[in-house]
Amino acid sequence: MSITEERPQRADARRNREAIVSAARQVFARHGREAQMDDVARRAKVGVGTVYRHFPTKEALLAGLAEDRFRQLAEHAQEALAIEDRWDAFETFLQRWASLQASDRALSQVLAESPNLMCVAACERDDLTAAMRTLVTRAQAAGVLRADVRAMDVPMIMCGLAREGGPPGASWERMLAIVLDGLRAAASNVALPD
Amino acid sequence: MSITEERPQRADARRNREAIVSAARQVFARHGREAQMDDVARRAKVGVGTVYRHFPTKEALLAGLAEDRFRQLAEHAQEALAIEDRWDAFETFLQRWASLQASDRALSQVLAESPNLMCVAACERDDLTAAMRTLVTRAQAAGVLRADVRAMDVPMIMCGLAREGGPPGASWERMLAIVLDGLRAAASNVALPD
DNA sequence: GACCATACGGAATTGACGTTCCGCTTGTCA
DNA sequence: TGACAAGCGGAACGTCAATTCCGTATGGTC
Repeated sequence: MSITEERPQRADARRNREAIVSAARQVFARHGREAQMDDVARRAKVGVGTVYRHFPTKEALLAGLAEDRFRQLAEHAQEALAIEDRWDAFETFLQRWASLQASDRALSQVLAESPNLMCVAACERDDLTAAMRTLVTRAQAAGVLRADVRAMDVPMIMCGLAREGGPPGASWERMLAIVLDGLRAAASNVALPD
Repeated sequence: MSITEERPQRADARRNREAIVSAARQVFARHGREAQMDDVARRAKVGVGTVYRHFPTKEALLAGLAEDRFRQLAEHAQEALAIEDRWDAFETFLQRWASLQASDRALSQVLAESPNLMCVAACERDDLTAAMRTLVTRAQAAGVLRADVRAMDVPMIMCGLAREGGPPGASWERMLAIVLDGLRAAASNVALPD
């Protein structure tokens, strides 16, 4: 398995790869997965061939970026875990997640189009899953989060947020605030189906 | 402007048009906007050319179907207006809307990808807009709906629902239940931003 | 039943993109 | 500084799906 020897790359190659990743981040964040490989290449000031030398397919490039995002998510979850107040911890995590999505159209699209990709990703990053689970159960134990939400409801909820280009005045902040109120433990809560 | 004289169509043309619309409904509902014109033609037992005789572009065909859906939405809103209990009226409308979306992948996609198309559509159907507004203000007057939601939050909310192919056990019903609890007037509500 | 405008079918065209290929360039190392 | 592998650019290619075109078929009308 350790046959994947890291042969030293040429300096320009390393530089280009970085430029490509950075360009891809921008382009896909702005235009979503519709963005074209040529756009990425142009922004990176590189030929398309070079992009393909570093990432065998568009899918691979997107996957690389997605992986980054999930890593970030996992970090945010970790940080939230350190927050004393349990509701606050939970809320902060959702807030960060939402704002991450709001800033990256490709991410929202991926999540919106196939939320179960989220599941796959989550499985591969069990640090993320574990952290979410802890955030949820802790908040529930403290009686601040309704008892009938499940950790895996969280990704589902987030999929529905941060839709780009909504009607004027429609912001994910409002939507999130509503959802958070729905998640808070309250006497008026109606039991969730299923 | 009344130059749009309705010349009587040939019988087979009328029959075909109907077949095309019906086929399109099925195909787009199942496969979303990715579905191909050839699929529509095949299911309608008609050549592609015929599809294009009736609808100049794929976009036009989709728009026709969307219009239908919005008409249905408006009807549902009308019916909800007749419900005595004001919370019930509001909830019923959202429920129907969500289930409509759940049954039509193309509809969800359209709403998810460009919620502001929703706005345009809503403007053209001011019966829908008006009904939504009434449902909201009535429920607020009765003190059962939080006072800081706006009528136009409703479409935004619905855009986030009915995502197809979610993680196992993730249903729009759960999501809707959470949102509804968040919309209910309650002492624990945190004021919405904006 | 003959005529012809209307309508049809589906092969061909077009355009958009992802991906490949190959001759040229440039780091790296002796 | 010269050799050469690693890396590059971007034109060319292949595919896939929307759209067009045109020869043929058919409903309506006399």
